[in-house]
Amino acid sequence: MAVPSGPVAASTEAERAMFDFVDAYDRAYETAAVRHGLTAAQACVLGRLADPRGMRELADELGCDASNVTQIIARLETRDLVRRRTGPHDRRSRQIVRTPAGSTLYADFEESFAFARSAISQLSPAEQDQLATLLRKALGR
Amino acid sequence: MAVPSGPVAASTEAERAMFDFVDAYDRAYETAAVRHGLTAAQACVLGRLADPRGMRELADELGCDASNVTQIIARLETRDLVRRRTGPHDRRSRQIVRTPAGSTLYADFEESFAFARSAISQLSPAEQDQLATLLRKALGR
DNA sequence: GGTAGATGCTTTATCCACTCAAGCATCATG
DNA sequence: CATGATGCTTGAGTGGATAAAGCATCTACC
Repeated sequence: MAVPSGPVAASTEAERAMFDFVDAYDRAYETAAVRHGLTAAQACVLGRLADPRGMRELADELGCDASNVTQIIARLETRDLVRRRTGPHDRRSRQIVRTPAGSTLYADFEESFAFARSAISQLSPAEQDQLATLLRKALGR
Repeated sequence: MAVPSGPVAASTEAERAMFDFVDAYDRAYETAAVRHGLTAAQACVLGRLADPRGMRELADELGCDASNVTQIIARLETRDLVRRRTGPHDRRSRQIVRTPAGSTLYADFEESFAFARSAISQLSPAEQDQLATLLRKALGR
């Protein structure tokens, strides 16, 4: 199952709409990743490597165990999408760097992940602002 | 990693807001599931069993292989959250039924999945309508 | 300066989700 | 009744995720 969300008995129309939207987003993300020979997790990690990052940093951002990141990075590394280099100041630490191949692949992935773009394109500029504002407000930010 | 989504280089503020929202939703769903001793996939399946359903039906809804559903249901069954009974008209088919324990657990899960409710509660009724409308429109529906 | 504990990452074991290929039972059709 | 389609399960294999243990290095303190 690509999608963690499920049909909670959404009591209001707004809740249902939220659910459907999240569901569609997740499926589209997964699909775009698979189209490029990536898993969702791999695409997600690749996307965070616009600049070099440490393992700890990645693990914290993803909210998962460091050993999990170790494995995901290892798989990406065997495909030359990513390189591990020892940190400059602390030899325990690793700097994860996206290779050119990794950057290209990620750019392709992003290009093909049309969901967000196409969702946006359904809305007028004013509606886009409204949506962004409402989502932020709903998030309490 | 609980969250399939990643920080696509969202070009617009609306895209960023969408991403953050989906990310938060997914994390909250996963967290609520774990709190009840469920995985996200299990919670998702349990949620679809308000009424009895066949395996094929579930697999189609989830967009995954039937054998995957077989396994998820098997795990739920060993915990007595679900029961498998042979279909009335076709003895090959199975009707999956939530047990009382399953229904109770799912109700608890749903109750504790406060994300959607709390997101909604940040908005006025008019804003809720607006959001629902915008999300539907963004989905092209 | 050397030891103790903290930190950064990896390894190993284990579980679950997921897919694919086979297989079994049953149904529907000729 | 045989043939093929359908509904589900089994088995093998991959990957994501956690937990526990380990290794290397750094930091602080005596």
